[in-house]
Amino acid sequence: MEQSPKRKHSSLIHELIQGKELAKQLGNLLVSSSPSSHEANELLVDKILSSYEKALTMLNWGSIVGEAKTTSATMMDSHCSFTNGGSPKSEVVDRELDHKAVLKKRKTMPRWTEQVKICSRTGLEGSLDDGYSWRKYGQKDILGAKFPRGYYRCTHRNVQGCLATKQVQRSDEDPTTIEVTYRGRHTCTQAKYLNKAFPSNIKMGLGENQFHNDETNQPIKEKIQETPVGIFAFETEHRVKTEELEIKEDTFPWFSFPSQSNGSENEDILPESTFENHFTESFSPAFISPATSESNPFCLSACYLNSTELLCQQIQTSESDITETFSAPTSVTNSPILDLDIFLHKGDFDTDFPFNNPDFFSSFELPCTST
DNA sequence: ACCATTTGACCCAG
DNA sequence: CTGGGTCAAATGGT
Repeated sequence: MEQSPKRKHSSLIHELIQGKELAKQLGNLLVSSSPSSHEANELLVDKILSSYEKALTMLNWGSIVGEAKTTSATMMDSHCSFTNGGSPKSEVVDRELDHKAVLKKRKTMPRWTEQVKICSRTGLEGSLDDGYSWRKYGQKDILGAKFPRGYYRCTHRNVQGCLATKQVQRSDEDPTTIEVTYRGRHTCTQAKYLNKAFPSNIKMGLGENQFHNDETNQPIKEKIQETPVGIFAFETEHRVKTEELEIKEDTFPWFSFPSQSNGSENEDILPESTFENHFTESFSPAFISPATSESNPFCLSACYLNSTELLCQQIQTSESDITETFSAPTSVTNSPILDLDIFLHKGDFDTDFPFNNPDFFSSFELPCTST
């Protein structure tokens, strides 16, 4: 299938870099044409560039996700601990051992945090959906925190031994921001088939007290399983910041989240070999575990789309309108996501990667074009 | 009936 | 001992 992965990778990188350059040019243009909003323009440019930087980074990150093949010792071990058999008598002992092993594994699991901006004005918020099915297993009041912390684990944990978990907590300083801390990567099948499910599960009019329940993705679970194809999800929220917390070197030595301003680092962390090994897996129709990147592919789209969104925001200063546009269930079929889906499944990034095509973004039904 | 969420209890590392 | 994280029975929704 992958006829020339290396070439595709290079091409993709080329496109990303080109897009980045275009963003720079756009920035220059905006600055020169509207001096009155100089700062705003600069901010816009910064955001766009940041998104591109992230996209590049995520691609690299996601490139490792072909975990089923490459195996992360940590995750595989933990997975096996769930599936191995044993005599009835030793079962209890095994379970205890497994339990301890799991706890130990969890401590060494990669952990990272995403700060997600939600839309508060309209009561809409991003689904915070990262494309996975999560099941809430606990909630705790955290000392010194205004809001409780929600604990979620992968829905398929019992069946497939997927140990991925996440914690969701609303920010004290900015209630419109929540911090999602992921732990471990998905080893379940959804990690292979799912990219980022479309926010069909976006909740409407969520109340404060419901807040911590919003992260469950149950509504999309069936869709994910029914459609083992890449459907890029669109993030209605802004993942304004991604922060690596504890990445064990022995687990993900290459795993890195450069700061948004340090673009130079990206080139260094985009080893061709990494793409060679994993990139095509991530973008093949057999799609992938966004797990770690928990989102590589999806993050790519999110970054690009967010760039567009940011642009529109800058123009319209209306974040909520955009959110509505992309979160309305009825708009799903007309959403850009499908476009992404289509191009993704063409399978040839050399020719179909559309981000350098001006029509690509203009084809989106962004509110900035309809107002 | 099944499944997800809630919530108090429990475990354990610091 | 304390607080974060997890478990599991109870509860609720479909």
